[in-house]
Formats: sequence, C-alpha cells, structure tokens
Amino acid sequence: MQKLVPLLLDWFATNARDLPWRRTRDPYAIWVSEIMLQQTQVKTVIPFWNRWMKELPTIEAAAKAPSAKIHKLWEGLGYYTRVRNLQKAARVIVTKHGGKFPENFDDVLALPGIGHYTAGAICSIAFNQPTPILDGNVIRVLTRIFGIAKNPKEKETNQLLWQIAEDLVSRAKNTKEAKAEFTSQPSQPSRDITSCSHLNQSLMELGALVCSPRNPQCPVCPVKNLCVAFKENRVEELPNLGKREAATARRFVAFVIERNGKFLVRQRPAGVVNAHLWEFPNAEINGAKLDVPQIFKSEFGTELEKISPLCTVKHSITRYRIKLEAFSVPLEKFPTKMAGRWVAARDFDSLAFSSAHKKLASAAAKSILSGR
DNA sequence: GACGCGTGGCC
DNA sequence: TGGCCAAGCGT
Repeated sequence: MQKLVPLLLDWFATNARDLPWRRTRDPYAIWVSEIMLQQTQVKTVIPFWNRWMKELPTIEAAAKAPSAKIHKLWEGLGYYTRVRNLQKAARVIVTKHGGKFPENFDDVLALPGIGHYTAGAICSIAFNQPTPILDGNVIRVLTRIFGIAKNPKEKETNQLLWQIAEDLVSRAKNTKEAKAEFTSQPSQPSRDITSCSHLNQSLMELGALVCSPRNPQCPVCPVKNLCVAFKENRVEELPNLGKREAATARRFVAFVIERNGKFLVRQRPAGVVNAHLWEFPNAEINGAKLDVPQIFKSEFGTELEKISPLCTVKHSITRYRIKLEAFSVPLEKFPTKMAGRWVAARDFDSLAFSSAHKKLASAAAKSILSGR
C-alpha cells in the first residue's frame, strides 16, 4: 500500500482534465464548483460555473445578488436548495469572516450547504490541507482497491472508508514529492504545495475516467496491480450499493393560458419541489380519466373558452417519473381569480423555470411565432 | 438512518 | 430506451 499514493499522484499529474475550476486556487471559485458538482456531472456543470463566476465573481457579489438572479443562474441544475444555501453561506462569510473565505475546517463545515465531503474538498483543493473526502467516486475506487464488499452506506463501512481516505491524504502530505516541491521553493508559502489537493482529486478523477461504474478501464488503471477487485475479478460486483426504489409514475396537466400575447405563470412557494421557480398553472391527475375542462374549472373556477393540445413533456424528479401534458388555452377575458403574473413570451428568459416548464415556455413562444 | 430533493449523461 | 448514476446535504 506504500505505492498507492505516489501512483495516484503520478497518474493525476499527466491525466487530470483541464477543468475551469482547476485553473484557480480561489476558495470561492472552488466552493462554487463543489456545490454545483454535488450529484451533478462535470460536463453539465462547466457552463453553469463559467456563467456564475462571470456574473458573481466574488463572495460579496454572491451575498448581495437578488434571489431571482441566483435562481436564474441555477436554472436547470436542480437541487435548488443548494443555491439558496450558497447565498446564505456567502452572507455568513461577509458578516462573520470579514468577507474572506475561512480556512479552518470546522468554520467551513459550519457553513450552510457544506457537509463533510464539501468541507474536505475545499480545504484540500484550495488550501492543501490533509482533509479527507468521500464521495461516490471515492467510494467506488476504494471499495474496489481494497475489496470491500459490505454496503458502503452502512455506518461501520462508511467509517472505514473515511479512515482510509484520511490515511491516504495524510500520506500525501508527507510524500516525497510534496517535500521536494517544498524544498525546491522554500520561499513559497505552504499553500503552494498541492499533494493533498491532487491526491484527493486523483481519487475522484480516477473514478470518473477509469474506475467508472460501468465498463471500468482496468487495463489502463495505474493501480490495477494493487487492486483487490481487479486481481480477484470482482470489479463489476463493487461497490455493493443496495437497490434503488422503483420509480412511481405520476401525471400532470398544465395550462398555457394566453391573452393578448401574454401568458399566465406563477412562482412555486417555499418548501415544495422546485421551490421559488416559475411554472405554468398545473395540477396532478389522479385516476385514469383526463377531463381537461373539468380540471380547468376546478382549478380556476371558470369555464375555459377554447383549448388545444400543446405538447407533452416526460421528465423525472427524484423517484417520480412524470408525464406532463400541456394545453394551450386562449382567453378573451381572463378571470380575476387567477393568481400569477402575465408575461410576454420574449420575457420568459428573465424568469427561472423548472426544467419541464422551461420546455413548455419554449413551446408556447414557438406557438406565438407560428401564429398558432 | 431514512427520506426528499432535480436534472441530464450514458448505454 | 428506461433505468442507473453523478464532486451530497438537511432534516
């Protein structure tokens, strides 16, 4: 096991992807990347991160930004609580840390939206502290290298994995390369050493590029000769994550209500799925029968005048598989009971829609252009 | 400790 | 193509 850390560091030195947040040591920039990357793939995050850093380049800017702006910048990324916690934390940093990102692990961990993984990632990547990380990639890499067959979500196994992660990053701090880097540049402050940062990133990078969930690229793996799963031909069996619950089907109907070129949209309240995002009026359908005029009347207390199918969107939210059927509802006189905002199609882009309803907005704008 | 939270990539 | 998965966190 002596060889593991240097093998990973050597591999990372020549195989690391050139990601935008790897071109900086700014803890704010790295923090933003880590929040965006939670449960989200690198490829998805890149344009969001670039846009965010351009629009809100500092902690102070993030702290001051209007709610509409941060939601718009997050539109399409999902898990929108992340962006509100990011701003809450930015405000804590401004008020409690003088606007400077804290370097103490416990101070970082105390920030809203930052758990053990993210605190460890920021402290190691931005400050090169020997703080361990354990995410989906690292769980996969470590359970395979060490042949750990128990479910990594179980407390005992989870603790073991954190212990291994801590051991590895501690070794990285004391590795020969780190000392060489230090002695060759004795005048540099310690934060210019990167071995802890690179060791942690190497585990995730290996998990993303080589030790992948399906079709792992074992022949090119730098640590295959140390890997228990590879030697025992158990790579496909690990990690032993339980089964997921089957998705539940749900069905919704949405009304794209238009009058004089404006559409009725509303903002979802706090505390629900897609809180604070905008959407077209909609309702869940229970039961098999789809009586659209009846649903419209029960929602709005008004008979609809005309109606035509607009489009159908299939999407998933957490464990629900959703079919959303949208109808165009042109109105001559709109009822006062309808709560929401009337918005022209050209202004849709100024609102943050949930992903499914963003598709409805596109369809609505298109139908206006074509004269419907 | 289990659950809720979003979305898109991938095969 | 539908199901699995992704740089998790808060409650």
